[in-house]
Amino acid sequence: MFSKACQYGIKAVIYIWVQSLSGARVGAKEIAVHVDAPEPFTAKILQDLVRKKIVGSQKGPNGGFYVDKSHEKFTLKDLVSAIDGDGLFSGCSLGLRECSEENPCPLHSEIKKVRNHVLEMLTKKTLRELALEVNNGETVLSRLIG
Amino acid sequence: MFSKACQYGIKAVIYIWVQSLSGARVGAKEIAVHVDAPEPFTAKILQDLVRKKIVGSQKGPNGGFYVDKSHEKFTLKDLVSAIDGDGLFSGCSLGLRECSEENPCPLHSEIKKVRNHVLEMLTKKTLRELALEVNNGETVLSRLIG
DNA sequence: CAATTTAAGGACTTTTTTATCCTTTATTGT
DNA sequence: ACAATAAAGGATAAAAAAGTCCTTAAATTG
Ligand code: FES
Ligand code: FES
Repeated sequence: MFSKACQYGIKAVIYIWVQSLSGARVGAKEIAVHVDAPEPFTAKILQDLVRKKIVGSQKGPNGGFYVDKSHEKFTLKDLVSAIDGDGLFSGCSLGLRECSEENPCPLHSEIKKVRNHVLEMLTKKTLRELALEVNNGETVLSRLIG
Repeated sequence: MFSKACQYGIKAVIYIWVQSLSGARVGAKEIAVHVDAPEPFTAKILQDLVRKKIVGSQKGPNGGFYVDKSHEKFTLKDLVSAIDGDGLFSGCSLGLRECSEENPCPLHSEIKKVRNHVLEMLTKKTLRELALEVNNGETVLSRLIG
């Protein structure tokens, strides 16, 4: 469903949110440890997310990645399409040239419903809200570190 | 959602079903043309599906791939997990060691519903039933060939 | 300003997925 | 038995995804 890059990206951004709730910036290394992901790969993904304004970054001592008010509106949908593109939400699931209502593929009518469901799930909560749940202990980002 | 191999596989098997409805065996080349997929790759996928008993095959003149009564029970779920494995239905969508109700990842509760939805969609119709819809002209396997 | 810290950037390697090609084996019809 | 046909199998190639490493640039602190 999601690429590895996307899985790491989701966990990393939620972790950044968790830390930013208490005003802390976090470095790539710390993030990688806490979301159980390879550090250099995670750094690459974050680099990209900074360019796409999903998170902010600051170089130098006490720098790191962070989020603030300006990032509050983003949902998983924004994050997923930033990393994996929107192939999950658009195009034919069987690879036909285009998804078409007039000439549907055998999966079309059912896939359409699933896609709406996926879209709904990815937009119903902001990344910040997901971080609050991690903060509460309702959900976790890794099985290694609480 | 589905790998290329799986997309080709789904279309190929439905095409085999369509042809088998009128008693015809079909060769890999014909299949590849009608589902708009690379021929040697499609042949490899079918080879695998024969080993896994999702379709039958016959060598020699007038041979090819076919399905019969013994294949009638198979659904997309069987086909998809034969090709892509069941990563789509099991395991944690964020890559945590295991999907767990007690220590859920941030997506767990929503993903679970989506997964049930996907599973339902993949099991509600048999491959044969999907082929009947193609036969009717309700759905298509390619944009190139009616 | 110098030293240190941390992200950014680019080149590179490895693994997986996608795709092709060629040889062998089984089957059929003559 | 023989030629023709079509799948099976194995080896290889190309492309994409995943992952690493090293150098550069920016910011901070003293
Ligand atoms: S035509 Fe295939 S998903 Fe719409
Ligand atoms: S724990 Fe991640 S999907 Fe269940």
